Amino acid sequence: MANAEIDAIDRRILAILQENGRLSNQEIAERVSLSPSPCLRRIRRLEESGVIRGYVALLDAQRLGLDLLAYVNVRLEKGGGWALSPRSGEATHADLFRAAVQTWPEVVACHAMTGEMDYLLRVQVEDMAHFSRFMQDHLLHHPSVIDVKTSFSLEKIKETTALPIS
Amino acid sequence: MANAEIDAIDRRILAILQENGRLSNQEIAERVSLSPSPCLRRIRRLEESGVIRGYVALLDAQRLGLDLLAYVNVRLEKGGGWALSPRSGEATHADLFRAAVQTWPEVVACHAMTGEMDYLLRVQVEDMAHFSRFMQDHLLHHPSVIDVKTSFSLEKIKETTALPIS
DNA sequence: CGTGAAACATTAGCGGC
DNA sequence: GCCGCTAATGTTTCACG
Repeated sequence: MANAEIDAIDRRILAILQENGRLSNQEIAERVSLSPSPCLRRIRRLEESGVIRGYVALLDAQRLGLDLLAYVNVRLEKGGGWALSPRSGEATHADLFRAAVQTWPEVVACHAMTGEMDYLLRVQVEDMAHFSRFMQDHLLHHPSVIDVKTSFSLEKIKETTALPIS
Repeated sequence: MANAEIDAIDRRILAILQENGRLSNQEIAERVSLSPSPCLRRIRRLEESGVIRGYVALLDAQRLGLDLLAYVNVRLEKGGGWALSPRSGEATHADLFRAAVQTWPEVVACHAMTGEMDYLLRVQVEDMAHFSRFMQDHLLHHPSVIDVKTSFSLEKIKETTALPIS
């Protein structure tokens, strides 16, 4: 669990794995000029220390009928939301909103942001009808939400899960 | 290559793989109540049809020293950029900008967007000093860029590569 | 860090529903 | 067409030098 140092070979292993997470250990070992055993030990260490968060398959949203990607800026009420949940004296508007976000599957990402708006949501849905329903039924209906500003993605210019580790 | 239909079992396989891309075929087969052979055949078909775009390892940005995440809205000059590359009579400002984006490793995502601004960039860097350098040396220096508006991520509320396929 | 052997997973071919 | 069995191949993983 202790965060051991990450040397140049570790970096190369990470760079390979974040492009192709299914290469065999043998293949990776070869590319970084190591034999399979020490290579696997490094990978396991990186996994257990949390540098490697996990392995996933990336799917094609359009081929699954998810043709609409929206970025939604959200501004919240300031202060606590006590009027809404009188018994939980601790719950703020932010707490309520964050909990709600976790339950909405359309929201694939949400960040608290600097600037005029408080949150930036990435929303992935089938089409405009579904987006409209999501806004009406969930986002605009949420008692903590004051204001929203939406932009839609016209074209994906670049999109990678690989971090810049050179 | 022909887009065969995606049935309920395919969906379950996809849902499993986009959460954990390293489960063995045996394990997946068991979870969807199939024997390994047809399960593997389905997975291969999904890979070859492009529904599964690939497999990657997800890394922890903070543990790699990438502590700053910014979303940068960019507005471009309208019209062609002929003055800049007199020989390529076809290159517009948009073309030039998109090509440049591909060469900047800090930009992990870029979408053409509706609304006041033309592009939304997701920029991942070590710290504010690096961000400042990126802006000065690349983004603000680019001849097609008119205006930028940046917001910084204060906190990651939710972040998943898994698409909502229920 | 490297070697070797056991355990495990993937994969292709064939028969049956 | 799609499923499931079996057998061969390749890979991961561990103990040890």
